[in-house]
Amino acid sequence: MTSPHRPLRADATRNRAALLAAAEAEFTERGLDASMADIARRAGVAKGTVFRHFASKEELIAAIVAGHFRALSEYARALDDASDPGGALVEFLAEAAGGQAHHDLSFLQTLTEGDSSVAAARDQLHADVERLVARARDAGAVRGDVTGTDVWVLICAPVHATGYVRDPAPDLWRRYLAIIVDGLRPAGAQPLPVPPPTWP
Amino acid sequence: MTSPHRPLRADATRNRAALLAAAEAEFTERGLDASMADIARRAGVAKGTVFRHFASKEELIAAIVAGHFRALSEYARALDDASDPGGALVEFLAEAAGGQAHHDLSFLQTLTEGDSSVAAARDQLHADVERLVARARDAGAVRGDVTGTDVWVLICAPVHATGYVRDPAPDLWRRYLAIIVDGLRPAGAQPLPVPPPTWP
DNA sequence: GGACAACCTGACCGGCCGGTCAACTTCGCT
DNA sequence: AGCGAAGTTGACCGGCCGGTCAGGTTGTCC
Repeated sequence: MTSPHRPLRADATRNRAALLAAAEAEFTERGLDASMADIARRAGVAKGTVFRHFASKEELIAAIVAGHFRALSEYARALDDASDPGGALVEFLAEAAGGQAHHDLSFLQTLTEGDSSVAAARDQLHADVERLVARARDAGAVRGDVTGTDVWVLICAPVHATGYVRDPAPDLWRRYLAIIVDGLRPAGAQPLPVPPPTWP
Repeated sequence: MTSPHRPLRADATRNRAALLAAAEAEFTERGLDASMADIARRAGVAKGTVFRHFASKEELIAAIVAGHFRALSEYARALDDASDPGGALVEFLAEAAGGQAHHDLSFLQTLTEGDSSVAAARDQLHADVERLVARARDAGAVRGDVTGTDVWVLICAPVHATGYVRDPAPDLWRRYLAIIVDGLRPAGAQPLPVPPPTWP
């Protein structure tokens, strides 16, 4: 978590939040090449302030990614006591995709493999997904040969698919989520040709 | 096509081919940030030569992308007289994914939307996919509510999915292709919640 | 209200990258 | 063989980007 080594000053907390929001917006608009200077400008602070809060661009990205992982993790856990495990899994996937449809930051994920706080948040989220999938599988809503990691790697697929059409409808990702979910169901499933990947 | 305005000199043809190969390799390894200087070095030529053959980095990328589109297009057309339309579609998707698994250049695609020769090759390939899907649908191998464009946008999904696991088996994409293909089949299909996108 | 630490600022730096160009080399043709 | 055109070279340029830091500012606590 964010180590409360010393409580931040009031303006520092404000600036940090503004920076994270600005960075998120800038990264979604300009991609990985969004510059620290632009992020600072958008947050209404000087360039130096960015580097006071985040020692490097990588660290800023890591903070964003870890934040998203943690938020999704919380959402997943809230679904733990759902009465319909199959529906819960789909609802989780929809939440994940819905967030990406608004701010697709999946391309930042690979850049932060080294960061330990990201790794922790990621592993936690993966465990949450694994649990959702296990319940859905036990309930017969998901085919038996599909693992949590399989679902994990497919999370971004619906939104990425929409990236290949011009001016996609804002909820087009639901169409591809539906297709993939149908592929995860037991009905009409053909045997899978390759063993599942191990985690990590 | 490549306009034969004047026949290229022998060394020029060699260099052009070397440059395309080097660029492809460099882009797969370093991503979009691969530098023109590195590409030149890898091809064994000077930097200026790159810009003689391709006026800008964008143009080089466009040449690569268009080349891949055309190669896939040819493959798709060779499948036109297959006796099993469902199998033909899957075979095409496997060829596309197999190529990407070796050299994933899908991230270059969005950068070349403006280029007219890329647009032509892309539209041609899309038409080919549409035809493969139509036949598979008529044969009952693909659900009725799925369009060619749906399949088009899902082409990259199997390979992209493998990008989220460490050291994926080289043919892991086959697993996710199988899942998606199962989602495209009529068996157990649930109605899709959103209308398909129009092309383009 | 004063004093100190935390924080912010913005000019500055080195490095890299896409792109240019005048001088030189090589191909291809007769 | 020799000549002109096509091709190649590599030093060079302007611009941008991540990152630094000395000095000014502001929150906070007594």
